[in-house]
Amino acid sequence: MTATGATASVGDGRRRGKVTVATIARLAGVSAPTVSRVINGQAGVALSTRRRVEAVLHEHGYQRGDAAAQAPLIELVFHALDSLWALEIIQGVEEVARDQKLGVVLTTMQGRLTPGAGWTEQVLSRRPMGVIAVLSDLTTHQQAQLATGSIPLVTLDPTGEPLHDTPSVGAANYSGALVATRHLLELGHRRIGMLCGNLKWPFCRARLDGFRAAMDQAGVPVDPDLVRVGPLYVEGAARETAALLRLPEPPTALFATNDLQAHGVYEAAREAGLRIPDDLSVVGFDDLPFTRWAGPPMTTVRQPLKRMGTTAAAMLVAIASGQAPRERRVELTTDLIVRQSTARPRTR
Amino acid sequence: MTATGATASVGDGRRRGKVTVATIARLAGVSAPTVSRVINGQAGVALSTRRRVEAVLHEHGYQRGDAAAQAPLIELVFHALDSLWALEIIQGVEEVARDQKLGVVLTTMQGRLTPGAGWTEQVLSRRPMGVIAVLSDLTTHQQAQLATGSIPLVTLDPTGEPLHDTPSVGAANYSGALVATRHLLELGHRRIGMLCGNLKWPFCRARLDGFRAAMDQAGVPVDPDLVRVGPLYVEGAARETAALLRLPEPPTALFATNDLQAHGVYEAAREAGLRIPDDLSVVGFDDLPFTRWAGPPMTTVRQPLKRMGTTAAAMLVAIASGQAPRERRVELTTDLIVRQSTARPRTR
DNA sequence: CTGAAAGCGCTTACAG
DNA sequence: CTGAAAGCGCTTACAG
Repeated sequence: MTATGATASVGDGRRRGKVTVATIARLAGVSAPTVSRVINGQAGVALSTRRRVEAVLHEHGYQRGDAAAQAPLIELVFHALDSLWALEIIQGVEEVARDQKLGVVLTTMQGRLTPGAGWTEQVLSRRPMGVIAVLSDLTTHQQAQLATGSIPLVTLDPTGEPLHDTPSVGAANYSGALVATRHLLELGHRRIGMLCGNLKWPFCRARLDGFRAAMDQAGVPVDPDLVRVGPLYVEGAARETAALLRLPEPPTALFATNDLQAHGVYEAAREAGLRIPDDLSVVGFDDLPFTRWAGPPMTTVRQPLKRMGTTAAAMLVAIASGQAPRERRVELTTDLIVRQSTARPRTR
Repeated sequence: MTATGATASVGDGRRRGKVTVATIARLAGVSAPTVSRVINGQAGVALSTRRRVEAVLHEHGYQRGDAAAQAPLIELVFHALDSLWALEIIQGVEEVARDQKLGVVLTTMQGRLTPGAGWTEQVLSRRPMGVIAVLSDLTTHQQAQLATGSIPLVTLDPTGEPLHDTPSVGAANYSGALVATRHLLELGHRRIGMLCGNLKWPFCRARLDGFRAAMDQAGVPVDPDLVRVGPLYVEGAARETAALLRLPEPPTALFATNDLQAHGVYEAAREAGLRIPDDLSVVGFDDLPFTRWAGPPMTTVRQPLKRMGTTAAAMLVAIASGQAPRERRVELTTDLIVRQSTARPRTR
């Protein structure tokens, strides 16, 4: 093995030393059909065999010797497709895809954080130019499978632990939250609550931290009772808000982790007979289109969602064409959009 | 040649063309190596031979056959990706695709009604199982190209003239509009206006016709001044509504062709200092999620958008697997959802 | 789960 | 300039 390994690696400075399925098979001590099955993600290969073959494939930088090695496709994977949020990101990716004459294959994971079992196999058999995972992560094994297929990965608002080597795109969540909270403080609010999302998600964590930083800097203590964690949807946020409003000393302002939650605040306020912004100020996050038409129009932090999509797609195209990504992590700026859901607190 | 030609076409009930170098060679009366040389632009082919081979290649849309004959893909083409409307349809298509282990390739046309020049070529080279066109149409030539590639087409809310043979899916637009208008009539409204979309689109036309039918049946004349045609977005509808409200005898109720327009009505009412439903009743169409959280929650006609997506995808799968579609046109039912944007007209 | 054998589509090397 | 034959790399169908 040392001898053949040496021979193979000597030649591969530039010329992709014609590593064929047969070569890999020989080196891994299996037959060509087995290697073929591993490459195409077909079932029916023992896990240990698959691992061994993958290792050899990866080590020798196997490239399909056929033509048609790569399909002009971008894989776009979404945690869920449940808000305009997703639509704007898709538009961004579509824009780059159109320019580059690439097709976009869209997959939703129905709220799961990791693609299902069959997904990687499908992707490998499609041989796309690359994968963009939005608000979702791949398992280590799935990442390894993509790597063996030489399929690059870019994440957008990754969920779990930041992946060591995976380039990612996001927005300036921390500073957006900071500016939003300062806005409420400047209006004179002191009892400010926050509706958080799941804190294992870095973007949720960053928004909470930005909120806390602004409060600390202003010397206003954060009342732990006013910080609630819940799902990023309208209904749950409405329930949390209702609970907050029943407190002996309810908040005069709330900062929500996204616009959907902020809508839940609207709903709870309406049901409690409170008026926004007179009785309660609210700031959202995202600036989805309908925030402009809410009653009253919502003050929110704008995230350049479409541009996040184009950025991720452009990074992917660059990586796929052999360029090293300029940065591992790109954060696009956020802006506070002041509309009519925030005002000075009612003087008591 | 007649004999071989017949043999080829007889067998292809299920298996599609699979035009290989060998096929082209046979049809052009040359050998496979010669075709190979033409394809790869190699020298050493007589000009006349080259021309002949090129003609056959082009005529049969030759694609490199190394890859599989048909890719497990559904092409989903959208007129535009600008509303939750699109997202729900995508979810439906995704659901069927997931079950069938198909990928979904999403294309947007940026508001154009017909895919651009390069689109058909890309689709042909992807060899998908079929195409779903939403709120958009293909040119006759594009349809012919798909037909040559044996790629079936299903339309969802088709735009131009209903295509002779193209199966399509839609909602019960006429009866939905009828029921919505009756609801307003039953509340006591007589000066009812309607915001229309472009009437060359069958679904817009059907909603206007349903409105008229309900008015006629109730013996209430339609005032032509109260029927406005405009884009299906918030802003335009707000302008139209503002104009209607400035009329000497303004409407007491409006029926909008979609929820986005109805939101425009909300906006115009707010700016005119009118309250919904006290001063003006509004009914939308679609029942997008945010209508529930509007201020006040919107009365609207529910379209089963997700189910429209699954229905279109299921039709496509059936057709692709060789079944004749049970019906050419499927219309799913619509339901009036009464919330709080409609009330009796103010007595004067 | 695995491989020997057959097969596929394309290309190359050679003979005429 | 052209084709029969051999070859290449990968995949499929089958047997164990």
